[in-house]
Amino acid sequence: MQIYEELQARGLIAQVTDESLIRDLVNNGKAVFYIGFDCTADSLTAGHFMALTLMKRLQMAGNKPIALIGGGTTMIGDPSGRTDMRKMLTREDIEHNAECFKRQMEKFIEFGEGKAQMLNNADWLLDLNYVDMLREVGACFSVNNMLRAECYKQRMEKGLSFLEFNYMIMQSYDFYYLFKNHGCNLQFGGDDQWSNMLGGTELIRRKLGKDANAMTITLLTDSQGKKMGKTAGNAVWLDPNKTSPYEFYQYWRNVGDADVLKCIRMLTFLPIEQIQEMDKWEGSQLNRAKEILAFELTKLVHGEEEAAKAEADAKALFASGGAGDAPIATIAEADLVDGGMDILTILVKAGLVPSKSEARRAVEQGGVTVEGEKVTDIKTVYAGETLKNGLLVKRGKKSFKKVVLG
RNA sequence: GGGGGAAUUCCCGAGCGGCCAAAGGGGGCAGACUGUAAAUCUGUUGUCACUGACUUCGGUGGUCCGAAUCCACCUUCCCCCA
Repeated sequence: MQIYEELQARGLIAQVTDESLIRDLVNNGKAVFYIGFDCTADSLTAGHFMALTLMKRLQMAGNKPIALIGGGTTMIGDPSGRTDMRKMLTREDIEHNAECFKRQMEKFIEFGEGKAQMLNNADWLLDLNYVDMLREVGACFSVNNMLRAECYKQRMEKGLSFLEFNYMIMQSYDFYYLFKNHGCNLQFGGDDQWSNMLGGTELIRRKLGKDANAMTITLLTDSQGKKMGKTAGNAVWLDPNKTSPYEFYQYWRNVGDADVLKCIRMLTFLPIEQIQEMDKWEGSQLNRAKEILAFELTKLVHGEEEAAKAEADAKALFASGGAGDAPIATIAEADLVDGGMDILTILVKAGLVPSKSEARRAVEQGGVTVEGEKVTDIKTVYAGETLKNGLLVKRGKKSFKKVVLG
């Protein structure tokens, strides 16, 4: 099976400009393709991860990837798929984020001579002259068409600033620039980028009279159509300091039955044949599939060692009720009152709850366990002596910490 | 430039002088049931010294015994006309 067919089999391909042409380019290692990453935060997310795996898959098939960091486009902010305007970031923030992105990507994709390239569109976008730009590029765009573009539709009701309206032009210019200067003939991106990407192929056609192509990746959504890679509105980060390997593992360990196989297919590098075999699993057997998914992804992002650790911890906690290497929370001796500490304070200090009010509720609702014993009284106090040896504090089924005096 | 409307707690959205920490829904959290799933049911969802106190309803000032609610100015957004 060749790469294009594999991508299809994995359900990764959403839309393409010219199927047979792209198939030919990609299968024969002739594609020089780019994927853009706007640096809106200081870490990549699970959402970006799929784009990175795609890059890797294509690279393994002999194609040349260009990872484009959006130091310039982030100054504008992509309105696609958003109902409100993004927070404007300062130039310093963007540069910092770009630096973080760069470091994370390097762990995952090989850059260098003859390998993948990393570019930053700040290098050509930030110095553009407004009037020149309008004459050279602006003339090629029809406002009528732009307004019809899917990416602006939602915003036509809620309001779209002129700043954001220009995003499509910036992204199109990127493609044009890369086509001209780096021989980039293909652009990949999330399906929500489709209209922005078409803007680029159109600009290249108008300016250079040549054809460039675009292909979008299916967005990873759950069975209810919601974007995956988020918990309670927060992204699942690739940076271990923002989302610990354990939490990362747990996120995938907890996906719904209906979504496991889809995730395995789209995100892991397991052979298709093996995945097809797993496709027959049902019921509680899917739990095994979830373990595989969680392990594979944690391994890809954080390394085999961390993945094994996250798995062992999870097994220890859920299977036997004890905890292997529970994350440790240290409590300062100085915070003790009369040589002890009450359960509410412990919960807050351990970071298991954000406030004492929530700690109180958690205990009152029977959601707090210390060393396997349910805590029923919010006034329960633990002596400094007991804390010295460490106490396993659980809040709900899934969050727990080893609290140690130190 | 002219006219009209809007800003409420994580989100949507009620409230239009005291009975408002603010209805309802979504989401979150916890409990039951399970397979660390889904569905369902229950509780909970500003903070703290928790049967009480304190801080919240775009911002700043004001009226009033008392303001999310009234007034003035400011900010942002939407709609209509140009």
